[in-house]
Amino acid sequence: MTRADALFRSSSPHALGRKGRETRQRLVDAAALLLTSTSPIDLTAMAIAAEAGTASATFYVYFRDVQDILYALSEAATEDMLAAFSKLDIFRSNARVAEDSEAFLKMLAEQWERHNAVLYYRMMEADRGDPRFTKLRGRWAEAVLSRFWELLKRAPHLEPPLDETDAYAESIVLFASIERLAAAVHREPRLTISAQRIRAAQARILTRMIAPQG
DNA sequence: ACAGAGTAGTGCTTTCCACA
DNA sequence: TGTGGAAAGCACTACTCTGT
Repeated sequence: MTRADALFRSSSPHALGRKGRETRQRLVDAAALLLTSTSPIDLTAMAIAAEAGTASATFYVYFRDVQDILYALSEAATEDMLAAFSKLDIFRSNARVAEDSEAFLKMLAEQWERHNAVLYYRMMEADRGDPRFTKLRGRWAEAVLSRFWELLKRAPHLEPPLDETDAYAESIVLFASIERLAAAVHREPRLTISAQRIRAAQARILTRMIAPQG
């Protein structure tokens, strides 16, 4: 198995046979399990392979390196988030922003609970400028930003309305603060306010910014 | 006492290749 | 086609030595 083959396989699991798909999935599951107790930075191919009950050589048949398997996990987490967001079908109307914000922030908290280490790693690698992780984060951001943007362009309390660019800029500000806080709430043990109270505050601020009631 | 260079040991990554 | 043993290569760490 050449390095090029491994590269192809890591990004195209469907090209594998049944046994290969099973082994690849075992490695992904093993990595996900190890991430519940190990930092992504300390994760090793040897540990993943051992947890999956296979040799480290086999690991490199399916993944280029540890970052590659972390990317696969990040990709799956992003798909999960996009599906959850799409299922909610929120931020379509300025009249429902308060309810939608609560639903959105609850969903976001659940996603961070489920994919904590992977999402944090995705954020870190995207911040570092890795194009694959940047693109992944961008897909998620774009899905949410586009909804905020549409609502801000026709925010009922803004007269004159924001132009397209300013509406998009404000969408970015809102999204970035929500995303960063979602990460921080899960990793900052010194916070004296409960995650629920912070979420409620975020929902109020979103509502105030996009479509204040009354 | 301290800083920097050199070295050995250790663990991990990566590849090759034989085998099922 | 898929797996894993073996080994080379690499990176990191701890330790020792040397000069200031």
